[in-house]
Amino acid sequence: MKKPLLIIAGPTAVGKTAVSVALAKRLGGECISADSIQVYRGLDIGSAKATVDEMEGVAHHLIDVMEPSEPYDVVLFREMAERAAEKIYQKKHLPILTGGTGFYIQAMLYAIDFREEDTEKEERIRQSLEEKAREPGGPMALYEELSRLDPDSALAIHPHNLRRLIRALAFYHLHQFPISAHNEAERRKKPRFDQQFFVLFDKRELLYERIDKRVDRMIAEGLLDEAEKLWKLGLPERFPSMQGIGYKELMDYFNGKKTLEESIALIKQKSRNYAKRQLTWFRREPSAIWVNISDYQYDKERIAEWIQQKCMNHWESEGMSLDSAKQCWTGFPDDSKE
RNA sequence: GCCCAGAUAGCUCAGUCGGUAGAGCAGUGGACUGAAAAUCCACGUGUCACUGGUUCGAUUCCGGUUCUGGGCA
Repeated sequence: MKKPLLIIAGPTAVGKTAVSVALAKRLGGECISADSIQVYRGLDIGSAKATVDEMEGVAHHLIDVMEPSEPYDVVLFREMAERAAEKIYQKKHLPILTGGTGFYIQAMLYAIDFREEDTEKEERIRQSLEEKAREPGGPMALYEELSRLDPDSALAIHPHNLRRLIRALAFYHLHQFPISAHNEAERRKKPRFDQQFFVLFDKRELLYERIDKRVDRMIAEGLLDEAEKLWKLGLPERFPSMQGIGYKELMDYFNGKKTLEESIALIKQKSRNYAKRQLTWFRREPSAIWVNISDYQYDKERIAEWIQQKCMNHWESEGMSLDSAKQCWTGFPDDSKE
């Protein structure tokens, strides 16, 4: 029997955090953050990380568990998120996966296997491929190599998409096996949770307005100081912690390459672009239930109430119910039975 | 008031040695299986400011008008 999982997704600035906290309190839940930037300590304002006040006593996992100098990726996310979920189940609580990183949510929901890899060897292969890519005509040569070794991947990957091109080649050299075949098998997997997957959204125009205002608020709340601290660490650009919108744009300002006004305008721009990409991602998820937040007057409690109702109806029909007095679930699939 | 420069896609601008026009950005849609807040792809008809003239034909050349910069008074 699958275990219940509540997922609250949506584009940036739509209000996922507030709704998740409200739901955690109603359903006896704990939040797991599906976010590639909020894991980092010190990246608080720019990542719109929930403050202690905003958490309202609800437990949050996978926030502040990495240093900016440490790498973080889907595989790490999946390991940590699953461990967190196990702990939550043991307490008979409901895990609430909250975040905007669709790839992470998908990896956990479908238990995508990325294959055990010798990271050192992978790194070596990757570096030599990157070197090759830098030579004149290099990307073309890599693409031809991929066409030879893994024609299906070559068909699926655009020659300009160096990132994925290199990954596909590295995978082949590492496993002597085409990544396309591996992915094909992974793609057939069914969700391993009894999930209730909600995507919060709003009219595009209004969402963009909210994003712009939130960036101004971040600046007012001290994003500059925060970004300057990160800048002083002098980490390479390719580090995941250096790719957060709101931080990377300010690096150019600290390096004297852009004015503050230009950087702030760019942060707004990139945030809007990102929100659009997030929505594209979520549209692919067949089980997603889309929630137009304007239908509930943007009131987190009203949104939470509707989602709660939907969840209770569903899980009660599966034989689970919430002991409201103890805020614990009964009828949960037990760990020992697995 | 005079002189100079400009007026072309939502924005910044290119261009047409006269045959009604194109980039970047924005926007929209899409892809994504170990960097994902990453990476990549597709989509461009707009009174070429207005108005006369020359011309088979003007956004392009010439005149005038309006507006916007800058300079001189």
